[in-house]
Amino acid sequence: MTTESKAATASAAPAVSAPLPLTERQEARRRRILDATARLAVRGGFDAVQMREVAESSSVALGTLYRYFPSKIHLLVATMQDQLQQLHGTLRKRPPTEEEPAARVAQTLMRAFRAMQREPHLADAMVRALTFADRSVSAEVDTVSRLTTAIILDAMGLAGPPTPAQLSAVRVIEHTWHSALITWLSGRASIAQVKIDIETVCRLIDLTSPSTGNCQEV
Amino acid sequence: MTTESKAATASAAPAVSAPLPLTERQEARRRRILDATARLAVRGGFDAVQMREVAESSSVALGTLYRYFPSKIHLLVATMQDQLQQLHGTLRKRPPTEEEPAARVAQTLMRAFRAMQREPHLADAMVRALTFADRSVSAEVDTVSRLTTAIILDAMGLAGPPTPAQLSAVRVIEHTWHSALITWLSGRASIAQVKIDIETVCRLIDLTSPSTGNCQEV
DNA sequence: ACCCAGTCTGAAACTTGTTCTAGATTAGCG
DNA sequence: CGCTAATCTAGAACAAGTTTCAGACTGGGT
Repeated sequence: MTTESKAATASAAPAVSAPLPLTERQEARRRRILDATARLAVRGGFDAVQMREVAESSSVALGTLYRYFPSKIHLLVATMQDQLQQLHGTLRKRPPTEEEPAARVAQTLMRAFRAMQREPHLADAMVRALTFADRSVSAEVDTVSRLTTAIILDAMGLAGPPTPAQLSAVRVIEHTWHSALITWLSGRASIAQVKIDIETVCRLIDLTSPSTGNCQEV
Repeated sequence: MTTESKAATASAAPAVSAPLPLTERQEARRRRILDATARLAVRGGFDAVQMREVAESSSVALGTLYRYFPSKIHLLVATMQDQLQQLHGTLRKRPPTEEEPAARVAQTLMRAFRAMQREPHLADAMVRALTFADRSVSAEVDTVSRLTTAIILDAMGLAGPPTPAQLSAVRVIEHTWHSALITWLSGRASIAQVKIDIETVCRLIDLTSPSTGNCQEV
């Protein structure tokens, strides 16, 4: 039908930053792969996503799967990107209702958390991949990180651009978010505990708000 | 020479909480294994710690290695426990010099961070194992977590027992510590950035100090 | 219509974590 | 000392991620 050209040679992944011209069939393959991955992950988490199964399940040869995603970690991080994008869309449509930035961020993260609770195995696969990723995946992980940052900044509902202090706070919130998820996924923290941790770290935002009580004495 | 008894059947690991009566030779084997693991990790990080190599390098059969540590993750988490214990000892001898609790904690974590910078590969192996660990390792990971908490509380130099708010802050600090380490290890954050993140999150401690400026308005 | 470069497929091979087995050792005990 | 259960060893076997390769397929350029 269409053009099956030379694209997608080095890294077929980025899709956002540099959507190398993929033909329709290639785009379709990529999507089949990501969908199959999510499907398998929903069933049994990280371990259930087996490269041979993903390949078979998306009607693609194993070698092709590896051409699109150079490792299982790459594949799962790309899946996370995919899911985050959907989440970001959803959140844009229904922004947080709270007034204060800190509360808005906490509310948003709790929504995201609830989404993960709905598919804990999928969350497991994605989060484990994200934190296990080594340097060879840093570009992709960075994309995910930027997406997360964007979601949090969105939630804050700032008027102007964020201050450096605010960006620092957001970084720490992200750290806490990832790590808290991990403790929950590995059964070492309850849902309630994660909620508390999120609310605790969100107080950092208050410290950076120029209008409200910024009373550090450093 | 000594007694090689039936101990160490189920989990030969705990060593702290329930040091199942190991014979001297068993204790020696365990130590050889942990030392060999650290040696290999120092050279090449997570990937360089290969179970066959660890076994050979510590003069133990592969099956025996697996009897002592049921998986590579268990082994590396135990190694982390081991290293943390040493660190805790060192820190007790030279407590932080700062006055304010927040600064003391930041100083202590930066010391720990400097220790990791000295052996980044070892840090990589341990931290990756820690965050990749699944439920089957939660007991051991929990031990590590409690050790970390103890180190931070020590650093705060509190008079009485910590308040719930302080414990929450410590949890978030731990989250940030782990996650920041990961971003550094995977080359996505500079040393300076990690320092900033640590200092940022340590401000949470100020929020919990009953004497100093606790001015949240929530 | 033909050719070339780049893709995709199917299958085998290789690596490393993990499990299993049979036999040698060791240790607690009468 | 000799018995028995637990432990240790050596090595094969298995599982899943990753690599490799020969051959079929695709599509644009001539």
